[in-house]
Amino acid sequence: MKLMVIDGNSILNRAFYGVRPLSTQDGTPTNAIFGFLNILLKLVEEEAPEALCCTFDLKAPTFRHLAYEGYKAQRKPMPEELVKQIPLLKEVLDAMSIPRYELSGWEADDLIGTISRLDEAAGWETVVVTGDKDSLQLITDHVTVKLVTSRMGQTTTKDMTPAVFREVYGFDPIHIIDLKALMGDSSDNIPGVRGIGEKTAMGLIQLYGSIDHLYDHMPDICQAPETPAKPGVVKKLAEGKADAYMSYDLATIHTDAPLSFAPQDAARKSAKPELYDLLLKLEFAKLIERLGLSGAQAPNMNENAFTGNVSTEVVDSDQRVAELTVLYQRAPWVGVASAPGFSAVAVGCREGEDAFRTAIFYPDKLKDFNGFLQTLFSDRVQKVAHGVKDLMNALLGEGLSNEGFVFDTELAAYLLAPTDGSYDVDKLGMARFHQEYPKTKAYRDPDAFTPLADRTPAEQALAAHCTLICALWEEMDAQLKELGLDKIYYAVELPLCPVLAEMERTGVLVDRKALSMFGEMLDKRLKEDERAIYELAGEIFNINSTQQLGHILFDKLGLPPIKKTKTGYSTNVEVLEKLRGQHDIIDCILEYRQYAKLRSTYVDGLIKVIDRDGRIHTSFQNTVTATGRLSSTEPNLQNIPVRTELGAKLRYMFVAAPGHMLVDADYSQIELRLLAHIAEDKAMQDAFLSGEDIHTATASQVFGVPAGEVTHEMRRRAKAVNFGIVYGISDFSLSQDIGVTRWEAKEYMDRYFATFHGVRGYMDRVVDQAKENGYVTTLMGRRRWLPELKSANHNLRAFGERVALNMPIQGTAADVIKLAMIRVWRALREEGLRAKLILQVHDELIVECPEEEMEQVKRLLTREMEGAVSYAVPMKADSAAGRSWGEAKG
DNA sequence: GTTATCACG
DNA sequence: ACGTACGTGATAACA
Repeated sequence: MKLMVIDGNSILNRAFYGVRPLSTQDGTPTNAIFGFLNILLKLVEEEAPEALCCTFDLKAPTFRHLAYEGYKAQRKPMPEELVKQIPLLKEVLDAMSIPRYELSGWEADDLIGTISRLDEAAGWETVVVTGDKDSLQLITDHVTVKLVTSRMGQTTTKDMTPAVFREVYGFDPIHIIDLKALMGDSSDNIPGVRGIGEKTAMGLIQLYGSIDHLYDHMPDICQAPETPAKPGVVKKLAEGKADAYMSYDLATIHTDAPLSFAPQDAARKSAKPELYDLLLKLEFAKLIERLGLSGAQAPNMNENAFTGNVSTEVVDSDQRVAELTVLYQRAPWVGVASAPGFSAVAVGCREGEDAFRTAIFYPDKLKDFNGFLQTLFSDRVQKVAHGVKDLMNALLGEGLSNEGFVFDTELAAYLLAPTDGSYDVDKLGMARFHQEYPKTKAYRDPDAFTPLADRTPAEQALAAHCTLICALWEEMDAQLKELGLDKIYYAVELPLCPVLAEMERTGVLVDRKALSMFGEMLDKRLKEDERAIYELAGEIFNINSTQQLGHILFDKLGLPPIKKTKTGYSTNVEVLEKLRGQHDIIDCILEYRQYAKLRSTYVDGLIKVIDRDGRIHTSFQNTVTATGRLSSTEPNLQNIPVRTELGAKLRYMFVAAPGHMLVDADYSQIELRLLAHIAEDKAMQDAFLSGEDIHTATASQVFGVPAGEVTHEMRRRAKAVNFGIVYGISDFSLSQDIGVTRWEAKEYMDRYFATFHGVRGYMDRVVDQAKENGYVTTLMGRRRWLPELKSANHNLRAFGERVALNMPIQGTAADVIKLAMIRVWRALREEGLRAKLILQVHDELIVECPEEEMEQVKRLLTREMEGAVSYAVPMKADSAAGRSWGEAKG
C-alpha cells in the first residue's frame, strides 16, 4: 500500500514560478493552482497511490524559528499574486477530498517527516513529493522522495531512493543533515560553518559520514589520503563547531509533530460536487474535461445565456420558412450557426423584450432550402456568427451570397485576447457565463445530420451555440468599444473576412509536373548524399534522426560537440557550419538536410494538397497570431523558400493560369518605416524621406563613414542592428548574430542610439507604459496584453519587455497590410477588373489577373498599398509581374 | 504529444 | 544571478 504526501508550499511555489501568468476574467491569478493540479494529477496517475494527502506551512512562528532567530527571517515576502492563490488551492483540495495537514508552529517538512514515519510504522510505502532537497533526509527503504523540478514550463521528477541518493551524493540520506550543518543553506538561513562551501562539505561528509565522526578526527583530516580539505579548513571547522551543531539542529526535520495520522485517513475518496463549480469559477475547462466532471444539470443550457424565455423549433414547412424569413429581415440582427455543408442551420433572434427564439432548418425537410439560404445570407438579414471567414468560404463554395455579416464572435474574442490561442464558442461561454456548453464536435461531424441519424444531440448543441453567440456578441461589442478595439474591428478585421474567404476559394495554380520533376531530381541527389554519408560514417543509420546523427558525429567520428540541446547533442546548421572542413561528412549532411527539407515539406507536402482544380487552397488564419498578422496553414504558403537558389526554384512552380499573369507587390522596409514614425525619430525619418538605403544609412552613422564608403560587411552588420532593434535586442544576441564580440556589439548599439535618439526614447517609453497599463497597442488600437511583465520569472519578464518593443511595430505593419488588402480588393471590383488577390505573405500581396489587366493592376496595387495610411514617412511599395511567382519577384 | 530542425517575413 | 531577438507552420523522430 502506498501513500503519496505532497509538500504543498514547495509544489505551489514551483508552480508559481514555473507556469506563465494565468488569470480568470476578473483578474484572479490562477497559474500556481493550475500548475499544482497538473503536477498532482500527473503524479497520481503515474503512481496510483492508495492514499493521498498534502501538507502546508502556517504563517505562525515555527518550532525551529523559535530555536534560532535568524531562521527564515530574511526570506522574501511571498508575492501577492501567490498569496491570493493559497486559499483557493486549499478549497480545491478540500473539494477533491484530499486531506490537508497544517499545524501552527510546525513546518510542512516536519509534518511530512511525521507522516512518513507513522506511515512506515503502519507498514505502508510513502512517496514524498517536493521540490525541496531538505526532505531527502527522510529517504528510507520505504520512503522515496520525488524531487520535482520545473524548467521552461515542463516539470520533470526524479525518484530518489536510497540507492539513487547514494549514487548522487556518495553517502547515506540521513547525512544530508551533516552536509547542511557544514555548508549551510542560504534559502533556509542555515548558517553552516563559515568558509566551508559545497565542494569541501561534500568531500568531508563522503569521507567521514557525519560531523560527529569528523570532529572526532579533527586534527588530522588534512593528512588523510584523498582529503578534500585544504589547509585552513581545520581552523575554520574548529571555529565553527558551535555553528555546525546549531545548523545540524536547524536542518533536522522533526518527525514527532503532535499529529494524529493513520494512512487510512488519507485513503483516496471521490471528489465532492463543489469541485465542478470551483473549477468552473477558476475557468479550468480542460481540467473539468480531464476529470470527467459535470454539473448538476446537463451541459445543454440554452436558457442561461439569456435570462428570458428561450424556445427552439425545427422548421418543417415552407410556410413557416416564409414567416420566419420576414421576421429575420425585420430583426436588427439574428444569430447564425451552421453545421458543415449546411446540413443544418440554426437561426436565433430576440422576440420582444425578453424572449429568444431559435429555429433549425434542414435541407431535407424543406422544398426551397437553397432559396432560404440565399435570402438569409444576403444583405437583407443582419447576421452574427462565430468564424465568419470560414462561413463565407463555405457560402462561396455553394454559390451563395455572403453579405450582411455584422459581427463575428470568434474574431472579437481574438481581438480581446489575442494570445489565448483558440476561441471555441463553448470555451467563451464558459469563461463569461460560468456555464458549461456543448462542444462544437457535437455537430461538426459530417454524419451528425444524415437523415437516419439521431439528430437530437447535434441539434441541441447547434441551437445552444446559436443562442450563446447572440449573448456573447451583445457583451463583446460593448467591450470592444471600451478597449478602443472597435475601430480595428469594424474597419479592418471584419471587412477583411470576405477578402480572405475569396482568396482561399480562388487558390493558386501550381505546375504539378515541374514540381514532381523537381522532386525526382532531389530524390536522385538525396540517394547520392545518403550513400556518401553511410560510406564516410562507416555504417548505415537514419540521417534524419538527430540522435543517431549526433552519435555518429560526436561519439564515433570524435568531432567537437559545439552546442547541446536538453536531450543531447545539437546538430543544427549553425553547429554544422562550424564543423565544416573538419570532416567531409559535414558538407554531405548539410546538402542532405537541404534536399530532404525541400522534398518532404515542399515537393511532397505541396503535391499532397493540390486540389482537383489543379490549384492549392491555403487557409488564412485570422485569429492566431499575437501581433495581428495572418498565418497560413494546410499548406503554409507563407514560408515557400526564397533565400537559397535551389529553394527559390519552387517559386517558379506557382504559376498564373493560361492567359493570365501574376502581379507581386511588396512593401519596402515597412517595419523600419513604421518605427521611424512611431518613435518620431527625425534622423530615421529623414533617411527614408531622402530615399536613402536605410541599412547603408545606418552603417554610415554607426561606423562613422560617408555613405559612399560603406562596405558590404558594414551594411550587413547595420542591417542586423536594424532588425535587432525591432526585436528588442541585447548586445549578446547581436554579437552572436553578426559574429563579433559582445563588446563590439554594444559599441554598435551605443552608436546607433546616439544617432537615432528618438528610437532610444521610444524604447524606454513603450516599456514603461506597458508596465503601467499591462498591455501595448498598435497605431490602430490593436492590443496585446502582457502579463509576462508582472511575472516572478526574470526570463519571462525580459521576454515581456522585448514583446512590448516589437508588437506595436510588427502589429502596425499587420494592420497596414490588412487595410491595404481591403482597399485592393475593393478597388479591383470598382475598376471592373477580373484580377483576384490570391496570396499575402506579411508584407507582400500577389494578384492573378488576365494578361491585359497587368499594367493597371500593377499601378493599382502600388497605389492602394502606399495609400493605405499616411504617416510621417511614406509606405513605399513596389510591384512587378511575371508568369510565375518566381518570375514576378525575380 | 513533445522535441529538434528549418522554411518564411 | 540569469539567459539571451519578434512572429509563424510542417515534418520526422521518439517517447
